[in-house]
Amino acid sequence: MVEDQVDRFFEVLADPTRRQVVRLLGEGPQRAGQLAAATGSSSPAMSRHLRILLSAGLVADERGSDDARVRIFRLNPEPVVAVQAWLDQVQAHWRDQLGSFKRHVEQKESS
Amino acid sequence: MVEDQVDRFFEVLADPTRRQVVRLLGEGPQRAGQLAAATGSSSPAMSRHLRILLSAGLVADERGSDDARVRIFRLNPEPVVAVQAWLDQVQAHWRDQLGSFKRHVEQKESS
DNA sequence: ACAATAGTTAACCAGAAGTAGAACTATTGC
DNA sequence: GCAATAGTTCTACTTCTGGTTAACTATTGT
Repeated sequence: MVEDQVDRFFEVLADPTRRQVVRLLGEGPQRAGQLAAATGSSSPAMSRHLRILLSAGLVADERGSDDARVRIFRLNPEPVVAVQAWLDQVQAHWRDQLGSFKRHVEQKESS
Repeated sequence: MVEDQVDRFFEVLADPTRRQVVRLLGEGPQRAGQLAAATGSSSPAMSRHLRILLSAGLVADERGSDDARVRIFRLNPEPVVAVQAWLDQVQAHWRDQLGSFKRHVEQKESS
């Protein structure tokens, strides 16, 4: 099921710091230390968040080409696409409802 | 900030049962009892989930017109639209990255 | 008035999740 | 080799969250 990926996505993005990381990585690949500093997290905390983001396939990592100590993270497209599809699906049913619901409300308010 | 709404959205949809409720309500308005039965939750548990969904503005409620005991819930469009916008924004930055990243990878692989 | 139904609220419990601090690994540079 | 840096892992500790049970409110129907 693709639903698993959606489930994992929401589970992972439940944490505000991880959402912030995703937002930051949206602007470009960054090092772990930079992310920790930007979010005001400690190194261990950020390390954990990144491991979780990795396990969910939301980000990918790469060793620094010049300095092998640094780890550079970047976003992974697939999961976001899956969630967008999920939201679109929920909304699709909705739009169908909206017509009848609108009529329902108008009918109610005109009484 | 609109970001607050997005934060709230993820916070609320972190729970699988609440995601299921949203999915169910996507197919049409339903009573609290029906949602409890469909998700295999107890009444108190569902009541809590619905209160949370309400407070986040994700759903709206209505009393049954024939039976005032029942409470009918339906989805609210605005929050989902906000989150879709958020995801679109993240993805937009991305697409810009993809070009340069692709070139970066190709350059690396050709060595 | 009384029993049954729909749902909410409150108190308590158990498990999960995030955090901080200390120790550890690997790499760089002098 | 040694100090410094980048990051990870481990071990508590704390907080948050969701579930259950029991009691309660409101409404319906007889």
